[in-house]
Amino acid sequence: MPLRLYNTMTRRLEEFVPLDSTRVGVYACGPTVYRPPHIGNFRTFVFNDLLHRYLEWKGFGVTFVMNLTDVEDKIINEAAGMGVSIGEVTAPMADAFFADLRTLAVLPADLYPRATEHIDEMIDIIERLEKRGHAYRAPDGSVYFDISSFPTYGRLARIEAQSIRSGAGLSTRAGGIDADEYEKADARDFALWKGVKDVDRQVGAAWQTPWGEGRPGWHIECSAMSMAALGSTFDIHTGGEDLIFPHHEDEIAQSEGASGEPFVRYWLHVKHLLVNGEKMSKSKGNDFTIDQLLEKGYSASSIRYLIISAQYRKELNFAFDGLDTARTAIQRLLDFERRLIDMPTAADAPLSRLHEITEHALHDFEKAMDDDLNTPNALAVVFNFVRECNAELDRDTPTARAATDAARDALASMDRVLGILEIARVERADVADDLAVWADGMVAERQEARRRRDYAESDRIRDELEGRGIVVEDTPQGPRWKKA
RNA sequence: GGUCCCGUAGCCAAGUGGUUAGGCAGUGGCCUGCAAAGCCAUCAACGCCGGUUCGAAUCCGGCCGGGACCUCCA
Repeated sequence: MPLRLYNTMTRRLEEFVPLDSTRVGVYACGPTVYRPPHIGNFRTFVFNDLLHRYLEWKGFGVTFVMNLTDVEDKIINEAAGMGVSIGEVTAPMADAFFADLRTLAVLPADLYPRATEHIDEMIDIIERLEKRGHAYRAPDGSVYFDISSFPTYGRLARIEAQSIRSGAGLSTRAGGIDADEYEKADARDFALWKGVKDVDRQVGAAWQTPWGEGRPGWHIECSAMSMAALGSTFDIHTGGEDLIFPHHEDEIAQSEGASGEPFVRYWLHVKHLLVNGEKMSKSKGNDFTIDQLLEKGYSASSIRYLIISAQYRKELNFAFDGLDTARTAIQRLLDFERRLIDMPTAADAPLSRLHEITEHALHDFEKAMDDDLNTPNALAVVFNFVRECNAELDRDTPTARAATDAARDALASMDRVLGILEIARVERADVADDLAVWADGMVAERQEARRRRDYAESDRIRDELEGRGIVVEDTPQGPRWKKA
């Protein structure tokens, strides 16, 4: 079955046909490492991960690249304010970013290029742009891209170059280092390179170039790093919806202007999330970090579940009660998985309908994901699968081991894309040794009480266990306990 | 002003021309010593007004409401 993706360039669902199926190139716009990433960022990064995982699940070889922006206005401001170099600002933020990725079970990218490590490639692109008549130098040492030299400018964002509001926001900002307070021939042109200012030197954000000292424009880094890693034409480029314009529009102009070849084949953009029904913003204080959510007692699996519970191009309201319901839903999956493991089986039992149910589930799952990564539908497939299997297991005991194994494999296979259970399993197993030993003992005591038909005592023990977050379940295979 | 998206049951969220989406919550039942887990049943829906159609949540028009982007926020 073909994978279909919504391409921002054409505003249509398109069948994904890579240049080379053994090496699908994906470039994801990563974080600007100047403050801890928030939950909004992670909608985008989890989406990237879903794409990464699903491409591999489909059997493609994938080269996944995500950049780190480590030189940029806000970073320079921050460093200047603290009296340190930009590296001292970005290093801890990059560490925090990677830690959060691990928490959310985001697969590592193959490459995490950083802007400051690709200055040479940027210089090369700018020189080529100059040679090809797309760039010009300003008296202050800046280099600008000449939009009038690139007729298709505006194609991605669907804007006429002429209609871009000239001078919007220019020269009106307070503060001395705003990037666009430079001399351009046309207000709509954008900076490829910015002539050096004192503050740049102070924080170590100045590099020598053939046209003088300075620092990169915002967009050039992604052109340089993506083409360096994936070639001048590659398959997929992703980012948050805010990046469509100007960032990605400018990337196209720079990259194609320099290479003379088509840049990206499929542009994928993630819609911004809402937090508790409101636009996320620093001023509202709802730009939660992963750590803040964990401190509030929410689990990483719940966070990831909530993020994938809406399709990536649709509005997603990241609300706390959504995290609570996510937790309950995940418990259901974990309980099901455990049931499959504990289920008594017999080698000579007849093959039940489990096989059929399992095959259908995998087929439907792929169909859902093929439809532009429709994760809500994919989750519906998983839950239907769980219900149908449970119903089958309720009436069919024992079951053939091959059938329960196949069901387990299918669940694991779907989770190789969704990445929920792999986190949740660890969370549930995270019980202190002494608590586990105590729980085992109490459960045994309770069994003894039940044997004596001393139900007052057995119920008392169950309450005591619950008081410490342990839930007891009496199954046909005996009592079991789990972390609530 | 320009570009675009969305309004689905108590909440979240798929569907996008005709057949139960799914999760969470609720109700009744089975199971259980009682529970839990599970299963079965059940409740409840397509913002409003028109139009197209044999048939519309799904297409078209209008209205109301919400939201995004338009020079550095994923």
